[in-house]
Amino acid sequence: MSKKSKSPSIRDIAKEAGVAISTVSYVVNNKDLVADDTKKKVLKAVDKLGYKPNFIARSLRTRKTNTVGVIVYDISNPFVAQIVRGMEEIVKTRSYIMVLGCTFNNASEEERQINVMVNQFIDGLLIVSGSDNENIYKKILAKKLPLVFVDRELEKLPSTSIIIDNALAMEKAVDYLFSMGHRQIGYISYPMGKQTTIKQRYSGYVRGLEKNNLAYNSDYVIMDEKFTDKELEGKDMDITFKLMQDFIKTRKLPTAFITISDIIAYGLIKALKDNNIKVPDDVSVIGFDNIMFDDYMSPPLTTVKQPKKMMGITGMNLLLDIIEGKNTENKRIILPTEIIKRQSVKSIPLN
Amino acid sequence: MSKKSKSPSIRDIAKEAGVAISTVSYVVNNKDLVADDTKKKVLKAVDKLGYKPNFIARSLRTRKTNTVGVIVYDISNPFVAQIVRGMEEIVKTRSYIMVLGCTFNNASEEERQINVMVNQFIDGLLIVSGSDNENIYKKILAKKLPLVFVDRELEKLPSTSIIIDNALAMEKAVDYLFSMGHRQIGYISYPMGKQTTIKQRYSGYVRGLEKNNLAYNSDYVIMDEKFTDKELEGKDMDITFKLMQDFIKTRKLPTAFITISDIIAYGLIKALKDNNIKVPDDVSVIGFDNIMFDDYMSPPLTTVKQPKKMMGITGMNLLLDIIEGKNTENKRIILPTEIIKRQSVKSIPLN
DNA sequence: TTGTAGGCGTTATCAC
DNA sequence: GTGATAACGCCTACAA
Repeated sequence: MSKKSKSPSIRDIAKEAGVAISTVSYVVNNKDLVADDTKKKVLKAVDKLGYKPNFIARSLRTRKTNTVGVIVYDISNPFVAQIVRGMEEIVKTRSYIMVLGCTFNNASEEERQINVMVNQFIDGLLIVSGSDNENIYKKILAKKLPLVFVDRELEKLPSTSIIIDNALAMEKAVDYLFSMGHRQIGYISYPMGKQTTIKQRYSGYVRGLEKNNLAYNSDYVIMDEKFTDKELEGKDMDITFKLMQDFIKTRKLPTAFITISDIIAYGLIKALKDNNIKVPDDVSVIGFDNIMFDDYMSPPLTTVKQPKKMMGITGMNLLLDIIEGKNTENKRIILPTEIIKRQSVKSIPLN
Repeated sequence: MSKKSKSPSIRDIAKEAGVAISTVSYVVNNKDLVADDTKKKVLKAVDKLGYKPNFIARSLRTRKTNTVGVIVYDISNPFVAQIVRGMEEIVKTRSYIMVLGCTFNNASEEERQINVMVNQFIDGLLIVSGSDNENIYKKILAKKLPLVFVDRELEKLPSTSIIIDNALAMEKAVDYLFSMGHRQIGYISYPMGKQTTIKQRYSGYVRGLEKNNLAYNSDYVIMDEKFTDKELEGKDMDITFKLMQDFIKTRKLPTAFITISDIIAYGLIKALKDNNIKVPDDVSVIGFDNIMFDDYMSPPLTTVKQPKKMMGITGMNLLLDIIEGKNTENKRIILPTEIIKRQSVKSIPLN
């Protein structure tokens, strides 16, 4: 097998055009220092030999790779995929390159990936994941590497984040259910590790209850460790389904459930249906995220919409701004949420 | 704001340990040429200064980046996301880095991305997309850059591909429907551009019809240009839904539909339901891909399973093998499919 | 406006 | 076993 054919270097162009190396560099980098006809000669040579500046060499010299790292917990999760899609859009238009890694919320895997990327390689890092270990991020911060979190934020360290007001979103969900006549409102969530979003949502749920003078009933609240079992990557739907199968048989049901993700809501609804409990006639369900399948479920899922793509877009733009020195503060950008009313919530006549 | 703190270079380590640069290099790269106590000294210095070899410099020198490019048409498509997830798994275990780009089946965007990546930057390329323009790939092939297609293959050029037998899969779908008593079998697909998968599936559909002595009825076949409208990125479900709304009102329906993706099946089913046509009682539907939501639809979707994650795993392993020189032939790996029987297909009693 | 030369951090090829 | 040194391809003072 023949070798990869070697591409022409800046030297070859200089020789071909009969000019100095630096002249070629100026032309290639659009520095307006070169006489027009010299420029033409150079461009002709570039074209003839098909010269492309060597990305690696340039990076070594400039200490800039035009590459950003994106670390997510699971790219096959529709919520995440949508965020990444937004990021990709920006990366593309601003001519950066995006490196992707999945961690499945495994802290050591996250650390490994961050180390690989950070190691004099990426210009900035975007994290849509959340290990329980803030020490990992401390190192990045210490290196002054641009770092932006999406759908996460740090508790103790100052951080740049694109988030929604998770507590408020949940509070509004409770309000909505309350306004529809529900007085027994259940809650299904991952257990509370150090993920701020999960904690905030829970506090929003509790706050919503209090605000509407509803008693907190632990029978109605499920926050099971199984959700975060490392062996069960990306199987949230199936886990919820199984979990709820048990739950339904052993406990009293509320008239409505709030879930922290549409995926969990899907699992819940299936379990409910399988036990001949009608949604929304017997039990109402409200999801979170507004992923693209909600409209196609039976019943179509009422949910709290997160501006997923916009979160990706905003996060990536902010990161690139920071990289380019346009923006250096520890911003905390809060994007709006909205309850999308479909058919999985039914109003209960008051009596 | 202070500058990014500069990391120590191999030179710093050499100085600290009182040895030559090359010695440090040997130690760092595990070349067994160094005396044990010299090694210890070096390692100590490495540890003390927190030295990490500079990835970029190394790449410049070795002409290897340990980076592979992955080009997909849409990361937010669950089928694609699952493939990418498989790839990510392998990338991780074989210590490569993965760069991702989405093209939305836009040929010029695909070309742009390929150019960016190929430009002396990636060690190999994995494509899960398919422009109509084989010229783009010719260039890559000419450069001898390792290139693997997943769920695609080239028509005129020899290529390395991980695919399923699309024609056979569709033929089996027809067989299955026939065995369930269906004699009017419709087909919903993207229009046939140059994508081999789409063509092959269609030919499988036709073959299945012939094999079972069923007449081809163009009234039952929908292959609309709207599916590939560039403006409608990733909206297959909604497009199908609208398309079928019209279709249902104007044409006679078959007793069963085969679709080329689960996503399209979802759109179809919703349109059917909205028009009070029951699935599967009035019309059966069979999807393609077996994405993770199938089980949660009403009715759960019968579908042709593609081994998505395995396609990603196999493709990435093959690509890395080629990069590492373990494997250089133009392989064409065909992975098996399987009909997953759920509840969207009903048997029709023969009369 | 153009040319020269030094250096980015490695690895690889030689000597010693 | 170890050390010096020349690339890799580019950018950028600085000199001319």
